[in-house]
Amino acid sequence: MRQSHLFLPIRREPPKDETFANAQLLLRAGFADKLMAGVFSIFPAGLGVVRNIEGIVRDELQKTGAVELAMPSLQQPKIWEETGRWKTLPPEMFQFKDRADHPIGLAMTHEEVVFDIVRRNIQSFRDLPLKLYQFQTKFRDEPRPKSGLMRGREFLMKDLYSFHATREDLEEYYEEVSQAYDRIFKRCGLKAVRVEAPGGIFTKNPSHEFQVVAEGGEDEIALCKNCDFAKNAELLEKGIKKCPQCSATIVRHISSEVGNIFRFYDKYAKDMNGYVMGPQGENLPIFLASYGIGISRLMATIVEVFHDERGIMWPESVAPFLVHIVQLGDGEVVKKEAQKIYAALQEAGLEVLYDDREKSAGEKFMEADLVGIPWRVVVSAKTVAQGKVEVKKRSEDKAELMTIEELVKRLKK
RNA sequence: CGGGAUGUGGUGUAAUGGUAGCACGCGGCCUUCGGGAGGCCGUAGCCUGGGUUCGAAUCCCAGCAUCCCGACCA
Repeated sequence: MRQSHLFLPIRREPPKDETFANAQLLLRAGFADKLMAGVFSIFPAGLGVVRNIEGIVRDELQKTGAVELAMPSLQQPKIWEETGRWKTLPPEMFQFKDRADHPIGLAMTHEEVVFDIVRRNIQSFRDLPLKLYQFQTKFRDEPRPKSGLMRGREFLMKDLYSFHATREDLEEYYEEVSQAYDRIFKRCGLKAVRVEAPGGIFTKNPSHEFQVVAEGGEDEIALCKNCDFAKNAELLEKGIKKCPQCSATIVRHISSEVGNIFRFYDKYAKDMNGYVMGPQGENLPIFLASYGIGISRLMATIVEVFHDERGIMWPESVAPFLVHIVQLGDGEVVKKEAQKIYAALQEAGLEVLYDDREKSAGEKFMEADLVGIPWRVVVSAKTVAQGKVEVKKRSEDKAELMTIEELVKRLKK
């Protein structure tokens, strides 16, 4: 991608209203734009990150046997009334009327819809287990959207729902997804810990959330300095300072909830009359569990964790591009060489952003640091004279001169 | 929903109740070209509506918007 073609509007200064690193940097670097409180556009580079995160999530969920589908955001009260949530969800659920004066709700989650789909489309325990997920925009009329992209009224979410013939099968899959989540967050470069969640309005069964220590987060977790003890600080007994497992010091950290998983067991089967035929011809309740990952919040969390005073430092796994070619000067020789390298890297199957714009060197370097692509390759009169390019990692200070062949080799691994 | 703060060109900011200014950006021309380059010319603004006043960006009221703290939070 030539930078002159990419819509990457970079701002010199952070928007005055944004105080959180994720919002300041994503808006400054041209990854996102705010329309109103808690509602953001994702620009091309940001969408590249989103797609990469989705790719990781998709990959790991497919390994568990889950399949992707797409469900509607517009929903009618009928199914929501079966669980009573049409009345209990507002004001957080957006509800309005269509032109025929029929009430409509904007989906903030999909348990009802997905359960309805499944109960109408399977008849036998042989059709179970079934694992369905989607990536979708969710709508929640939050009392206070805040912290940049961390808590929005409209946001991207991956929601997975699993259906089982038995409680044991559900438990087993619940743990399997939990491990998939561990791998997902790890692949995104994050250290997530699974903790028990404080009770929500949707289930009384213990649910779990995945928390990442990050400055812009809205939660607080207590971590043991020594062992793997981790707990949501809300659930920590007051005044506790020593780890219950090893009596080492407990430290509280601001954290971001990037995922959560819930077991509903047969609640939905009962509420929504969802049964299948069992092996003895009996009626078996369909057991349900659900699993969410806030994709846009995950992106924001990654920025909170991976940035310095100069800008973002994307982990390679989610970076919108792997390499940033920075062409200095617009002399014909340099231009030709930069284009040659651009072509060579693309040929090698690498994601490349080529800064072909006519700007001063200093400005290009500042912007490259802000945008945060993992590898920077400088092409200038100097490098051309030596028959090499200058290669530098965003996360390191030292630069290295190498040939194009060496560069490709380095990036390929 | 309670509390606090703030609304001035595209962005960031100034202006005792008395001519809206600066920087960056953007457009043009020229010189530059390895860490936000320089010169010249140009471009663009007081959140909305009331009120006070000879006169309001400035004071008052209402509304709208954004942010922060809290409450809330699949």
